[in-house]
Amino acid sequence: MSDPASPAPERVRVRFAPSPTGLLHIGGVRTVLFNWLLANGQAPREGKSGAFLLRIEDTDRNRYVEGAEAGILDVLAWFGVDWDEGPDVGGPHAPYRQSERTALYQEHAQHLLDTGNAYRCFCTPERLQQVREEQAARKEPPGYDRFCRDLSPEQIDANLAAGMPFVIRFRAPQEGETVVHDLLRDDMVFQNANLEDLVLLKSDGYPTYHLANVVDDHEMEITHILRGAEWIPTAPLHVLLYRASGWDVPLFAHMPLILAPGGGKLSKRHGSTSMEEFRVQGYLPEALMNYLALLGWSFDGETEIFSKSDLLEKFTLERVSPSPGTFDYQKLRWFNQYYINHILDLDDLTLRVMPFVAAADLIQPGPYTPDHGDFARVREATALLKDRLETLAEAPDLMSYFLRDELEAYDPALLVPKKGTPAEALRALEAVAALLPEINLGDEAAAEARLRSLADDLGLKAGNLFMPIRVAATGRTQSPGLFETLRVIGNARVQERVAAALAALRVLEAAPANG
RNA sequence: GCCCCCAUAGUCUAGUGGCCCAGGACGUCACCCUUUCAAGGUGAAGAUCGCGGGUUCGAAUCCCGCUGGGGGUACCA
Repeated sequence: MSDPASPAPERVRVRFAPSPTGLLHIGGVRTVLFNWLLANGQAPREGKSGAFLLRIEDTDRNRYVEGAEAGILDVLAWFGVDWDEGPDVGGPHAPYRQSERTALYQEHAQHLLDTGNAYRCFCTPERLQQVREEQAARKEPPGYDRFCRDLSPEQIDANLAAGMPFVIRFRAPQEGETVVHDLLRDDMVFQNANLEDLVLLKSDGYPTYHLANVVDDHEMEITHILRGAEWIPTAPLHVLLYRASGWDVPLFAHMPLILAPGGGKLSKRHGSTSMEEFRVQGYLPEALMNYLALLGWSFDGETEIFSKSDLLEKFTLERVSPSPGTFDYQKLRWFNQYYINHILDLDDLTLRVMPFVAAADLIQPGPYTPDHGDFARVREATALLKDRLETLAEAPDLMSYFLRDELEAYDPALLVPKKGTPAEALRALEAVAALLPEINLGDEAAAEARLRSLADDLGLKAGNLFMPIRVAATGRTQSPGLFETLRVIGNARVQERVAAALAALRVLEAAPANG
């Protein structure tokens, strides 16, 4: 008895329902994205009204983490999605925090009790544990043995009178089958004999996910449930709960799981797993959104770059794949690099780089606007370095020789080109030092002409003159083009740095060569 | 163990019976550009479409079995 393909609803109401137990997992963010795109992109395109709401599922007081909710909302806003209803903005179905809705769940649990769809279970956690152990010893599948399913009214009254704590369990059918229609997978058939009598209301009066979720999705008029595939096994119970309550069953679409590179769950061991971590590591929300959209969804198999508005224009739930995907950190880095180098304009990129270089004390702290005193300097450095920035967090290291007056200590041996000698490098840099006061580094072409002819005069290959200069000016063997680099560092600092390099080189040359 | 989901190159994917001895992207390799490193350009390698049976004139595409991977099996979500 599959649900007759319900007529396409005129409105699409979807939700993301995180529990405030810590940081927001990257997989959750992908679910948010697809929900948001369905409500704000596909639905309007199909002439339906769309709404995306946020609901906080804080029914587990043991795992509740102070501040987690605020963190989740904050990082979602940073990511670039918004919500029409939620704990912070309110809405017609407030409150949007389950801990503030417990009366509603208790009421409904009572209703299920009254209609015979649920029963009180007085089993202690200890007994439950013991049952599981015995089942394991007998190699039987674990599960509640339904000990309290058919207690007599007298027994129940006696237990109640004795003040025994209890939970309320769902009375799941034990025969027949339940079909869950999934928008990505079609019908999934479950034998009711395998179903469990789930706990609906805990002994502390709080609901479990199963109850709260079904009650709220109904109350909040949710039309499409987009959630992680880890919920597939309990989906038939949810369907049964809707039916037992006499409610319409929403449409389900279980998003494919995101796996770790080696297989299994994505965990710290493989790298970052939370949105907050990617944020501090300097990933752009645009790149994250683009990468995440393509993990499980595709447009034509060819197009790779999608802006937020492209996604709004092109996303369709039907093109989400049901098969799990592996999270590829390398490809995320590529997207990030691509957005930094080719998509963001320079002013925008500069503004995003600033907090990172400020955190490394390379510039004054914010606010970060084009009026910030260091904006122009950072902008110049960014212009030269953007093609090698994979994440914003790399900026402080890459830019330090532009933004700081003093060079960090470096090995003077680097001043000597690979096939050259210290004496040669010394001679070259001495000539450079002598020439520098006459060169206007602001004119790259002229500076290049002067230094190239100097190389000729010295009988050196250009590279063997340029490398010592590069190292003297930056302390590194790798930098952007030499002449643009010198231009941005400026004549005065270049001269100081060359003088310092000369001194170091003299010490090096005087020292006994030992390989 | 039991239940369920999934299955195209190392990874993300296109492909819905013939246009596919399989297309795009990341990664890898080579070359070009070049003052270094990147970026960029060009090109290459890499998939018996997990395996075995069917159905069909014809299958990556449909069906069955197997195998593999993953998820669930809490008074957590």
